[in-house]
Amino acid sequence: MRIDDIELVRGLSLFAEMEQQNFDALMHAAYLQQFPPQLQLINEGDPADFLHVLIEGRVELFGTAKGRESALFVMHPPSTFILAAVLKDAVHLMSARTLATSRVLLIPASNLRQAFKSDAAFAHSILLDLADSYRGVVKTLKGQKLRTSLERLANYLLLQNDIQGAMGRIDLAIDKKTLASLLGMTPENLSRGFSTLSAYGVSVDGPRITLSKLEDLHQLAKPDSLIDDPAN
Amino acid sequence: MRIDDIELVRGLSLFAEMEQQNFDALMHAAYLQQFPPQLQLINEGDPADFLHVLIEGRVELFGTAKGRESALFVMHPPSTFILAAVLKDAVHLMSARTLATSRVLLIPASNLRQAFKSDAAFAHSILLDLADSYRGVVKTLKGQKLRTSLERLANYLLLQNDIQGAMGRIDLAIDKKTLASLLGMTPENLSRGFSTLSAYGVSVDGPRITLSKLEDLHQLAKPDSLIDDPAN
DNA sequence: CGTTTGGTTGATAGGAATCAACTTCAGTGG
DNA sequence: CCACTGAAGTTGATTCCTATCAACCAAACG
Repeated sequence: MRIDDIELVRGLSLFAEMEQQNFDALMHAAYLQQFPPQLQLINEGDPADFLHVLIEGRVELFGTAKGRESALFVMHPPSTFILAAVLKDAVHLMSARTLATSRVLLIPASNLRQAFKSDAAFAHSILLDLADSYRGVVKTLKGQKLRTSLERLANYLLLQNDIQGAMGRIDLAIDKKTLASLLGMTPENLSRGFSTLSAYGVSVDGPRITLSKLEDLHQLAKPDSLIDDPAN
Repeated sequence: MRIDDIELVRGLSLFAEMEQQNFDALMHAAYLQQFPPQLQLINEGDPADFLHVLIEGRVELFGTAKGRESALFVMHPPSTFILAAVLKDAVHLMSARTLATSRVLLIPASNLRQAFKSDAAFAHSILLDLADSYRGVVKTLKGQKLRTSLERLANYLLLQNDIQGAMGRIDLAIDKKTLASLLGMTPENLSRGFSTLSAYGVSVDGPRITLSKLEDLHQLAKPDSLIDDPAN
């Protein structure tokens, strides 16, 4: 494992407060692996053996049932995922696949649980991380139950705009099929959503999107800080 | 606070492992209050000042946006809610109201955070409780994105049947309007859902429901342990 | 009683999925 | 170099699911 990767991990809020010796032990037990795109890392229903830390790339968490599939979250580095399953020593509720070439740090569940027991600061960080995750799902659920798909799309664009520097220009980090699934719609519907939004200054050129009437788009989307604000 | 209430709280997995002295301190700082039905306990956006422990009654957690409202969870005693917001010292993402006369134990957030810092076993319990909550939301989200409303209804009935003794007879603990909202549908649609399910042996008499063709209902619902099984 | 509240039923409209065809474009291989 | 191929995305037509609007019913309650 490279020095700067270790520093990256160390910089994650989850690990930042940990005692050095515990951190070292954890890193010693961990594996850093690189995966090609579209590789399934996790199959829902399988036991959670490793905490995953996404160092580089992009990972989709998705759920399946009755032959259907839906994207639930898209993880961007650096971040951890499937923390809850590992802590509970339970099976995965979500599957995961890479969307791009990705480097993932795999920390054995037993080591994680041990570190968590012996390091109060680490336990505290885990708790905050999990609380953030929890609130993230709640926000997603609210968006899903309280908004139409067009509103979800509009809010997604506005949020991306903020994240990407509020220049009125954004690049979709994920392909449209995945975006559609993430927003709870079909690819066809997403496409129609974009054309509906052209009246609100949204123009699409492949993965490049420009927002020329932010006021109008705001008006339509009516962003809600309790759904869209990542700081909450 | 009555002795048996204290014992009830002590019996919650969240508090069971706590050191006695810390538990006593926490209980000493807490308030037990009784609320009438339909009283709003929490307004989303407000700061989370108290951890709520539902001792008796029924509480609905719901979200609002753009004038719409949707039930997200219905809490049954004994259970805690809004743990994440309290831990993070953040604002509430969900509102809460009583559905019935309810007794709720209110534990000041600062005391909770302090107890959590000084009691490792308690921290561990909190973590597991939060992990459970997290997985609960994920399951709800999966149900919402992967199922039709009729499937959600069918699975809800099957789950209630299991919980209530698998006698093929269940009592709705919440009124149909709230149930509709919880399942992500309108009251009208819920009513139609029930009549559609009559072909699957579901008959409704007010809050009393009988399931006479469990096989058929199963066939339709196709329960998924990664969505419906509370043990996961 | 009349009135309210919760629930049902019917008619209609709207949102979203599905099915199908077509375009574009990148990658492949002759 | 250029025809193939396949993936991604778009567009159109249609169906299906769900919400909305409206009327109605019945039990509950003052």
